[in-house]
Parts: sequence; structure tokens; C-alpha cells
Amino acid sequence: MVGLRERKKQRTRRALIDAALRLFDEKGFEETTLAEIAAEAEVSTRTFFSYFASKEDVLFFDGASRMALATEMIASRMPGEHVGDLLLRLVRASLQWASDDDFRLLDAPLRMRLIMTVPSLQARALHLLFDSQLQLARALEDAFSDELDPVDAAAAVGALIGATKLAVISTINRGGSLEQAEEAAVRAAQLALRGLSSIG
Amino acid sequence: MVGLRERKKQRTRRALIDAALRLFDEKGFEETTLAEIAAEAEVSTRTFFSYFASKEDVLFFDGASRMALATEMIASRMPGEHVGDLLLRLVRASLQWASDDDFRLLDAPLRMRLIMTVPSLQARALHLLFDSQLQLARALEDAFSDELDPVDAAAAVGALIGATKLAVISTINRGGSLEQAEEAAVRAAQLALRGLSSIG
DNA sequence: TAGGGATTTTCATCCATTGAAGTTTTGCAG
DNA sequence: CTGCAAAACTTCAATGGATGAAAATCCCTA
Repeated sequence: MVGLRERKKQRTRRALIDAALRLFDEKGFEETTLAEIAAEAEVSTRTFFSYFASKEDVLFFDGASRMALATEMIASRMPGEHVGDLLLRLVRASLQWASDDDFRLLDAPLRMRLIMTVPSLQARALHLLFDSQLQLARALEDAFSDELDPVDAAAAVGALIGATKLAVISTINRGGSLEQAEEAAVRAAQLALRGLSSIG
Repeated sequence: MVGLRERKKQRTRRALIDAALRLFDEKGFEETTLAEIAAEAEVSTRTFFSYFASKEDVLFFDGASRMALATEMIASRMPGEHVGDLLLRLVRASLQWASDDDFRLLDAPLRMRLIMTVPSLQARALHLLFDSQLQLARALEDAFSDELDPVDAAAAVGALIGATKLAVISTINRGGSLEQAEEAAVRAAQLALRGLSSIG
């Protein structure tokens, strides 16, 4: 199953990611060219594009696996569990994952920094965020097909993720620490669950 | 105040927008080059970039004015009005504006179609959406400075816009009409206000 | 171990975007 | 009016991301 071909592909992919992250860190995202990344990873520039669709995408190499975890968590919801409870569990779990995985942890700060400062990366990140929300909404709709229509599912996911994301970004923008950001995320999630009407 | 220079500039800007929209409509976004747009508007391609930062930006020429209306509405909130009520008014008003303005109305379907199908436009749209949410959050924070802290303001805006946007997109994705989308938007907004816990 | 599909490299090209330098147009002071 | 400075444009050149096609390699399996 795991032939040399497959192993080599993974090694190349990893080499590209490592090279890219290191160069982004040293010189900045826009300052490093694909040629440099490819050279560093010892492949041709053309090959880069058979691994990643764009320069931006290298930074989001783990998006798929994160999403897999989330949808899986939704699909295997506890019977009888309320939508809101599941969603809150999901938010907490996400915060957990973010500070788990060794490979990811190392460059989390770098990625954060880059995404916060490079416009094209912000755009890419938002796009991914949005897509995953749609996926989550569908997963939720499936898991609660008896009590949730498509619009409610979408609204629920949108409200929850929307609230947490904006709270986090706003906190970071205001110079808050990661801890404060996490705190803000949880508070925002609870606010979304309780309802905006409950403010004040 | 409105000298010849200024008038000419506006005419050029408008010419670029018109040319771009027409070409996008006829040949598609990615298929039309800046050279063609510039030629159509009778300016050099270089000049295009003194009016718009990117090819994508032409499509969002009215973003600023929309935002102005919204923040103004927030700033002039009725004294004693509850945050939630103001926000719901805001959502309804936004839906209104979208089907108002003559210039905008004409190409609304085109824009929708393009944004829904061209990845780079989706990304740009999301970026703008996000920025405006941050602006709205700040406006809200200012308007309700006595009863709302930054995190709550951000969470409120994020939840409301997040819910409505995802509900709308989800509806459209599923082949729903614009009317159904509007309906979904209002329902999502109300759900966000009432709280996700109220589902089911 | 030879053939065949998968990967990679090479080569060529397109086009968005940007900088520099020079030209035309407009607004305004004299 | 006339000349001048600023604003707006054009031309020219270059960079760099992205993609297509064909040739060269590499790995797997019969």
C-alpha cells in the first residue's frame, strides 16, 4: 500500500511545506518567490503546482484534516444531545486541536502572523473558513435531519462561527493575547447560543 | 469644488466600471483581460490601477457607500433602543438597499453570478464582508459604549451577519430564489437574536 | 526486467501588477 | 492671457504567479 512512490510524494509535499514556511518566516510571504521555494525543496517550480494550487495554499495544508475531525464529531453526536450543546463542544474541541498536533503547533504563531498581515492570505483564509462553514452546516443538517431544516442549520453554524471568529479577530486586533482571544471565543459562542437579545 | 478635473475622473471611473461589467458579462471574469477593459474605456492599462487596486475590485465599487449607510444608521440609533432591535432593523434595511439604487440594481444578478462562480471574487467578497463586520462592530461598540464591551459587540455583529450570510448562501446554493434567500436571511437573523439554544 | 502509468522537468506563454520616466491636461497665480 | 506646478495619463520594461504541452524519468507490476 505505502510504496516508495507514495512515500516520496509525501516527502516532497513536506519538503515544500517546510521550505515555504521557513522562507516565509525569514523573508516574508510576498518576498519569497515560488522559484525559491521550489529550489529549496529541490523540485521544479512547475512541480509546486501539482502539490498546491497556489502559493497561498501551502499555508493551509492541514485544512482538510481539521474539517474531517469536525464533521466526524458532528456525525457521531450523542443521541438526544441538543444542537447547541454539540456546537459548544465543537468550539472547545477546535480550540484544543489548534494547540495539539506537533507539526501544526510549531508554526501556529507564524501562520497567525502571516494571515493577519498578508492580504491575499486573509482572503484565502476567509474563503476556506466560509467553505468549511457550509460543510459544517450540511453535516449538522444530516446529523439532526429530523429537527433541523437547511436554513436553521446554516444560520446556526453561521452565527456560531461568525460570532467566535469576529470576537477572536477583534481581540487580536486590539492587541489581546492568545489567551484572551480564546476566552473571547468561548464567550462569543455562549452569547450566540443564548441569543443576541440577552445582551445588556 | 466640482471642477473639470474631478468630473473627468468620475467619468473615467464610470467608464471603467461599465466596460468591465459588460465584458465580464459577455466573456466571463477570468476570460477578460485588463487590456480589454482599458481599451474599452479608452485609457491605458496602467491607468486602470490608479482607479482600482485589482481586477476584482471593479466589481465592488459601491462597497464604501453601503458601509457608510450602515454605520450611520447605527450611530443614529434610537435612544433606549435595544441592540438586538437595532441590528434587526439593520438587516432589513440592508435587504432594502440591495434592491434600491438604480446603478446597482441593474447588475446585481450579474454580480451575484460572478461572485458565486469565480473563486478570486468569492475571496475578495469575503474579505470585504469581514472588514465591514469589524467596522460595524466598532460602530456598535461606540453607539452602545455604556452597555457593550468590545467582545460582545464583535460577537453580536459576527453572529448576526454570520447567520444571515450563511443562510442566504446556503439557500442560493440549493437553488433557491432571491425571495427565498431574503426570507432565509430574516429568519436567520431572528434565530441569531433569539439564540441557537432556542432551536428545536 | 520490460512496459505502462504516474511524476517531474523543461520550455513556452499569458497576464496581472508595479515601478520609472516622460507627456499631456487642468487649475491657478501673476 | 501666459507660464508653471500638480494631477492624471501613457509608454516601456520587468517581475512573478499560473498553466499547457511535450519530453524525460521513475516506480510498480505482470
